[in-house]
Amino acid sequence: MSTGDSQEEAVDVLQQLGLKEYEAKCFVGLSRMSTGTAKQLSEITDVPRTRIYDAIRVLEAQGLVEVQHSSPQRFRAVPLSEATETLRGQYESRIDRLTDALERTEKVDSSDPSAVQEIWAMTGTEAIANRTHKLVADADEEIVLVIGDNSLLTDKLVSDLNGRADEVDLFIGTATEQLQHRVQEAIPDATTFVSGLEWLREEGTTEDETAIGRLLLVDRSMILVSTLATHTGDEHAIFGGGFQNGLIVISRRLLSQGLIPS
Amino acid sequence: MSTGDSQEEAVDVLQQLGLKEYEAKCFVGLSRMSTGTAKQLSEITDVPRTRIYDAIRVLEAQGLVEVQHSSPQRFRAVPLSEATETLRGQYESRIDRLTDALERTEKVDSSDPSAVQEIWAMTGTEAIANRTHKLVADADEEIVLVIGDNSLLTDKLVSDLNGRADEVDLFIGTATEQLQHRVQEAIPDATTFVSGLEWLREEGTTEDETAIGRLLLVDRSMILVSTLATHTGDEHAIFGGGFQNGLIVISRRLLSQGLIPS
DNA sequence: GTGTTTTGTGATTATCTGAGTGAAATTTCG
DNA sequence: CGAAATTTCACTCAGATAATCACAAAACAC
Repeated sequence: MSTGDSQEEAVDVLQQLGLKEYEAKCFVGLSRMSTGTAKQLSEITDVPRTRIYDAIRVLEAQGLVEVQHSSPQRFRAVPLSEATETLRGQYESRIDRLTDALERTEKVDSSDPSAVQEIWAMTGTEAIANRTHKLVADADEEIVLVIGDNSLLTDKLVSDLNGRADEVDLFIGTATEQLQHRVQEAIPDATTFVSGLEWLREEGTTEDETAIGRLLLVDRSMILVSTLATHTGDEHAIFGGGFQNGLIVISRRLLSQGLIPS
Repeated sequence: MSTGDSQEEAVDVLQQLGLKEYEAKCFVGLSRMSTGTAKQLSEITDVPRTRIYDAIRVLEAQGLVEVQHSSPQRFRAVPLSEATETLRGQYESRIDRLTDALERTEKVDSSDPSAVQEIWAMTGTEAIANRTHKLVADADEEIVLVIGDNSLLTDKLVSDLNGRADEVDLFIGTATEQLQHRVQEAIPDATTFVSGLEWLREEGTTEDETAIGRLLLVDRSMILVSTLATHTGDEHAIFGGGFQNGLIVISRRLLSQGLIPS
């Protein structure tokens, strides 16, 4: 079947969005026909016919399908645009409730002791990108950024950097000359360079090869380094802040390795 | 405990957003302290200490917490703004994938037979509001809208109606004179009136009293009527379209009941 | 160093949710 | 009225998740 994969993917995504298997299958099935009865639906979704009704009821309560109360009942999926709008509404209201509830929550002071050598790890391109944006936004004087993979040079990142260009010094390194030119055009105020990224390239078994993803140095006091698993695209980062002078050592080492020009 | 409810609500919402109980509790717990160890977390969240690690790993993979790989490990929640940004990103990408997949899906023609008397039901204020917006946007000549409860007169609805004011005739009815004045100010081009909404007020057992929510008549060819459960706020709607002349009967009846002025 | 506490991993059991199935009640139609 | 389809309901089974325990490794106190 040519569109079988698409269907499975749609069902998958709907389950990630919180629907049960039957509910997801029913919605996808209904999206394929203008209108349908329980029997028809059961045939193209291989959801047991006797369970169609439960699933539809939940979907109706979520505003994703309409029901014609005749005999036999007929079902119909809400137009996709309306459905996504409804789902978005759910999401927004949840975020709002979460924010409210968390703010009302009383904090407990864990009298954080000697915060000397703070190195934190995080995972996931999305989260790391967010953290990158925040660091860029909070920079006071200088941003040194090395991009290891051009997939990480998003539009948002470019515009964020341009937004800071007249307040802080920008140094942006890339893996290749082509990418350097692109960056130079996109962010004219930045000083760009090509970095010797062979540094730190780890070749494990051919299975888990990792390349350097980003290297971000903000005001010489915070650093973020991420690695990209070349096969899965998973991104892992370590992030350090609150150094008093430790990073000077690292900076010097990076300089000496030719990763950052003087 | 004064903020106990808030905490439970936060945990609840996080679970609705797809986290497991332990994960949600850990995130909320971490949000209450700047930084914490597994033991501290276990104490304030009553998640078994030995399960903290699993939960944190999942949270880290989702970009919701950072881990300091020392001994003992220390955990820290990502700032709320970053967390919601990350969650939003997940949501957006899921919606995109869903849209793509559904569009790629092959439709099956269910040669919809005699579509005579089509009455559909839907549930949920969110979904009904979306449908209302769509009907308003698609109107050609005339919109008759009766608002039974002022909570339904949202800003978006007002602006949508104003957007159509010079293309279609607007008749807007309300339950009270105060509300009528508000509407008249907000939508100056509309003809407003106070409607006798005692019509159709059903008093069941004191448990399930329902009031009329909205009544929308578009181009005399589509109708949407909703009821509001006064205690829970649940909104149920029936929606009819594709009539050739059936609605003329209904319109006449509504007129004769004084619900709509001539 | 040694004994004790804390930390982290893994295995195991109990509980709950959801998928899958069939019986029974209801309706439709000949 | 009887047969077929529709719809609801109750039940089983499997997999996921919560909860507990056992144990090794590390950190700490003395």
